[in-house]
Amino acid sequence: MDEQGRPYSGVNCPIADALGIIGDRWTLLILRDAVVGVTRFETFQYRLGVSRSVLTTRLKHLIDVGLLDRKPLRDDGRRQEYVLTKKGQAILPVLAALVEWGETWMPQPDGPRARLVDRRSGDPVSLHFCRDSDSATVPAAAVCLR
Amino acid sequence: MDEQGRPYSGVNCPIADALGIIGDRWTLLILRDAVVGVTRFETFQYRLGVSRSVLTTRLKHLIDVGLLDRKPLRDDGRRQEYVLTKKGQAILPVLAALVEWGETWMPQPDGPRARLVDRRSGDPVSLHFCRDSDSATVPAAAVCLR
DNA sequence: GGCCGCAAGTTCGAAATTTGAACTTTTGTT
DNA sequence: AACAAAAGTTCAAATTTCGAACTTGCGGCC
Repeated sequence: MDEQGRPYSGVNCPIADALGIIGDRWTLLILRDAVVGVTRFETFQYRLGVSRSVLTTRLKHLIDVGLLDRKPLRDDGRRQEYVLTKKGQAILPVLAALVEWGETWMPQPDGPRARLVDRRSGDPVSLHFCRDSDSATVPAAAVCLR
Repeated sequence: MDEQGRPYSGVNCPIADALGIIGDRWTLLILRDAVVGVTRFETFQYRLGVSRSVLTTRLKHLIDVGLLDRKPLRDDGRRQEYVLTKKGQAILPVLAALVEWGETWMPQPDGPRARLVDRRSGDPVSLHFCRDSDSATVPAAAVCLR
């Protein structure tokens, strides 16, 4: 009953903090669906195939930690609407990095299944490391994590 | 006994593929340690506090899927060395996105605990979405996932 | 060689988590 | 009122993780 059961005792780092919230088998997939516009319990459940009890727990946790808001729909009190908060939307780069890694290193024969585009123009975009001082692109191989 | 037990049946997307490999409670933390230079079993175990059996399973899986190589150390046959492959190194943007999200949305009072720097200059770097056509930076809010 | 110690990995019972499927509740529709 | 849909709960069975002790292989040392 300890909410998500993921204290990572003894690990003190922002990655561990983040994984404490989104580092279980389902949460990132829930967020992925939320990012592409899913808002309803039944839709998450159908698309992911996760058990209802786990989905309930995960959604509740995401609300508790401020990544989702839940609102009953005005015009139909039976339905709930789960929508991303700013904090939840900010997870997009994580999803983007996973998409790029997945497409690069586990490509499917049928071609890319997901892509990142500029909402306005529809132009494809991708993630890059940029030097803060002058915005120049830095190759990933030249970046190190401290 | 189905290796990692994470087929995400019915989900077909590169994020799910990626999470099938790195989407459990420990694997990304193992990779984080590997990225900062940890190479030995005992060091991973001590730093993470994960159980030895789980660590063994995860390392084996990471080798099977090509993110790590294992080599017995030349000069001491008792020791193994776990080193990232290209595919494993390519996980850096995922870690970087997690670091940025964690530092931004779950900051610690003591200030930042991790940062990304250009290995040469030591200048801080960060992740940005860039339009492929002209390399212009695109704000995350204007990026959508399809 | 024989003895000691370390790194890596295995084993196994107990505890925690996830699953699947049925069931309950609340609200809208006809 | 009868029926249906959406969200959520319950609970037993299956799976996973933990913890701690145990095994194995190799090197150092006398």
